[in-house]
Amino acid sequence: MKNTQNDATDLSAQIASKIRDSIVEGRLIVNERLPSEAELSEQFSVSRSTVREALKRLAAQSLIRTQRGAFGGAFVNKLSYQDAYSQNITTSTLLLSMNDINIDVACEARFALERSCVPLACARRTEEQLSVMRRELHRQTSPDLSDEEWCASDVAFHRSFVDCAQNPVLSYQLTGAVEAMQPLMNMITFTARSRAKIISHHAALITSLETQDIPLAERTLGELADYSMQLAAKVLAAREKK
Amino acid sequence: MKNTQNDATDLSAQIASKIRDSIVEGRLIVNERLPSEAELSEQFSVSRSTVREALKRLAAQSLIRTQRGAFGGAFVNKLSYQDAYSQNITTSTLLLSMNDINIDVACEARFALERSCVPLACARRTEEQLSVMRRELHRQTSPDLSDEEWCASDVAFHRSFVDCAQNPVLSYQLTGAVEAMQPLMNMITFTARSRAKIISHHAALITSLETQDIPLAERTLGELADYSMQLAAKVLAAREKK
DNA sequence: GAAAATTAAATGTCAGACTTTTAATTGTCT
DNA sequence: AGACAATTAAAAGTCTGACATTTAATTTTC
Repeated sequence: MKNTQNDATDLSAQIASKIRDSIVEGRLIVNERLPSEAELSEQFSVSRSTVREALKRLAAQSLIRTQRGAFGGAFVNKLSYQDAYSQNITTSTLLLSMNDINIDVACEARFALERSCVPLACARRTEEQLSVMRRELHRQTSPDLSDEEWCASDVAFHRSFVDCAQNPVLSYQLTGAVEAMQPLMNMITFTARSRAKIISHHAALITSLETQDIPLAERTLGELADYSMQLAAKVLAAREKK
Repeated sequence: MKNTQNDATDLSAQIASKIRDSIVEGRLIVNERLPSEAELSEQFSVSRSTVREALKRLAAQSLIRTQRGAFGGAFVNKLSYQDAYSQNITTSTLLLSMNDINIDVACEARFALERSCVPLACARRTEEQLSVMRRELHRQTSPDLSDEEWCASDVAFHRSFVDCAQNPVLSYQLTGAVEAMQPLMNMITFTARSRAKIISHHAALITSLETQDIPLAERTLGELADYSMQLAAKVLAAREKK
């Protein structure tokens, strides 16, 4: 594998790139200590500030962590699920908000992806996860919920659904899809009527998990997708008029 | 929404965090120019080097880009699919390689996710995408392919499969799952026999797209998942013995 | 032997100078 | 007037050297 970036970019980017490759390709392993900033600046024949900028770049990607003090330094970081989650969410959110994504495309993707959890979720769902879903469902029945709170509860509900599959890699890959939809959905005003409809779908989803009814779960997700797109279309049409 | 990080971290991280929030929450919009480094250092009452370290952090996440020269500066970057792709791949790859993920868990997730593309892919596949898949299939029949080349071709094949769904958001979310598997699969030695078996599955997958046969595609993906896990289990068992 | 003081090695921060790049402006020639 | 060249100013990129802060090991003291 070649270096990711090696062109006419600035020195700190080049150095970050070299170190990054060392980590990705395994020449530097988890918890290994990098040379000190002073040593690195000698190795690469640049000033300490340039090295520091390179290290900050890597820190921003959670590739390294730094410790101050004697015997401190920069260490190759073990990327935790938590770190990976939040990076995935940031990237997905920005991708959707900045590229004027058709909301139908986003909905289609989201529910297609959630559908991939159905067989595993039906087989493995635990009582704990079901109770989270029931709790969120109950919260959603409260009429004095703001649109934003409603959307947050919706996200929590679907995250728990995804977690039912008991596959952390699957959960990780789906976080972006589920969470990044929230800002898009926040733009929609949910009437009491539309909330009731979604709640009934959510209830059906819980039932399908309880009874391990795969076809019901898949059908319900499809209906939720269709209904979400309908709502979004209405909002867009109304905005068009104005 | 609160600041992502505001604790006892260093100044450059705090400043990066503040600017990041401004971007994510839309107070700074795409292509808007940030104040110059000198101005920022005054605003935040820190030195220019500290500001620079903060900006490098944001640049590492593709949140900003910088231009030198008069009328240059730091600009809010429009996150392209390409940037999002490569970040997703880096993160997913490291997550899998650093967390001693059970290979079965990774395979399960990958094929569950690919399964989510099946209905859309069958409905929308273009001749162009099919021909990419046929080309990779043909390459895979070449017996003098190294294991690494074989895996690379496998990834290209599956990427093209995912792209058949014609949904860029779906493709983006799946890149990580498909690409990050490559290093894991690289550890497996593929015999001529096992390659032949996989090739026949790939051929079936192409056929299912050509004939828009959803059940066949889903069944084939399931078989591929099972067979991948079998191969991985054999490798692990052999390594155990040694 | 335990607590306190010291020390050394790191990162974190700062100030200031110099270099390079780049686009706008100004000047000059035809 | 218009095209081309020289100038200029603003900004990021780089370097140097100093000082502050943190932290763990070491040494000293009681």
